[in-house]
Amino acid sequence: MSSLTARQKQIVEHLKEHAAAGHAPSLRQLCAELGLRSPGSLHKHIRALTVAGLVERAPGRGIRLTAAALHDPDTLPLLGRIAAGRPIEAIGDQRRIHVPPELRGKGDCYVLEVRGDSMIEEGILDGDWVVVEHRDHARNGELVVALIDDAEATLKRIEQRPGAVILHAANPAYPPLRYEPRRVRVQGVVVGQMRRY
Amino acid sequence: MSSLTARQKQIVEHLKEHAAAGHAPSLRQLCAELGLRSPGSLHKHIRALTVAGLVERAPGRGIRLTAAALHDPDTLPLLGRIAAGRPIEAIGDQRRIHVPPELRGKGDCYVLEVRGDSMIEEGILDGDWVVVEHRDHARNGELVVALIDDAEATLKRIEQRPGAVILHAANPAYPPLRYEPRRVRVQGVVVGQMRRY
DNA sequence: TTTATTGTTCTCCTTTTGTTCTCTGATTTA
DNA sequence: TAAATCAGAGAACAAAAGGAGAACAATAAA
Repeated sequence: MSSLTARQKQIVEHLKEHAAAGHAPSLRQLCAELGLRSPGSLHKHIRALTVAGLVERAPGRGIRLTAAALHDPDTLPLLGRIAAGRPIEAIGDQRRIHVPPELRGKGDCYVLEVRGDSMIEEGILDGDWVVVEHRDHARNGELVVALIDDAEATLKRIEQRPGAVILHAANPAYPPLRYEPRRVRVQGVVVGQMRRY
Repeated sequence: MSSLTARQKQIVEHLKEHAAAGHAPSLRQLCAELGLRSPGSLHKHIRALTVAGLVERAPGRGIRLTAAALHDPDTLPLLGRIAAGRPIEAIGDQRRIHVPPELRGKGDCYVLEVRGDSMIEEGILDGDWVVVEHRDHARNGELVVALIDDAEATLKRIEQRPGAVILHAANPAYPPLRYEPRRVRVQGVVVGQMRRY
């Protein structure tokens, strides 16, 4: 999106209005609305936007933006990958994932991809997506994305006591981990989870 | 629904009004209402909508939309609850659940709510939703909804051999269950899973 | 039976749409 | 200054969509 020309950005913005109304204009219709006189000129821009993944085409079906370009309100950004004991690994291309409203929290949410089997006791497997509500504090018993010593990320149930934060694994066979409160920073609370087979 | 012509969308919208009133208009009646003069022209559109699965025809019974066309295409029906060792319990009111396209199969899909902790080894917990693609056969290794002796439902990985069907639990500590093929009926294949916290 | 209605198929036509091409000018970059 | 990039005009063409009208078989109604 950042490496678009001014004209291309303008076209994307204009197409958003059409998308909001549920329309998919034709080349010549767009030409008229943008003040162009040649469909050939516009076609070059549309082709550029298509290879950039912002526009979807189907022959005879007009021009429509992809979910990625729309910032489709049904989607959330896939921010990165989380593996226990490591920092959250950011993802470059910023894919967006469809998340049903049933799995969304009230506030600002994003999606993390889980790496490794360390959360298996929580029923969260390698490759799963977790939907995280961005928060800096949690209620006891919630499943949180926690950052320990600003270095290790983990997905655990939290118990906050005066003078200590305890992170529980789901499996009672594993002992809970006890930290000083200032070492643990809550990044968000897991409000949903999805898996593809 | 997204790759329809403008005309086709208009026709679907118009048919929704008829559906609400319980009518199923004939071709010529629709022609008049849409301002067309030839039933042949309209027939082309209706045929396109039929192959798209939005329109049902029965000879002499007029034109009516399918259930798929009347529902929100982003949702799937919540058919019932599944608990290991019991028949699938149907749900009366037929709620529909938003299911992201990433979690959907190609064919006909529905959602089941999982009851109990019997699938916990698969990372499927009590209360989870599984997205199931309706199929009557599966490939080895797939996670299937299987009906045993037409009575017990279960969610297991399937292995089909000549003369035997083996259902594996994820936990190797539990022995796989071996059945005669005719006792096991595949109802569908799990293609996705969702959880709310 | 006759009559009307309905669904279907066919050919012909017009309009719309997407695409490619060349040419021109402006702006930026090396 | 020369080259590259962006933007646009205009012409031309192929494909697709949309529609008209005629014709015909099957069915339902009179």
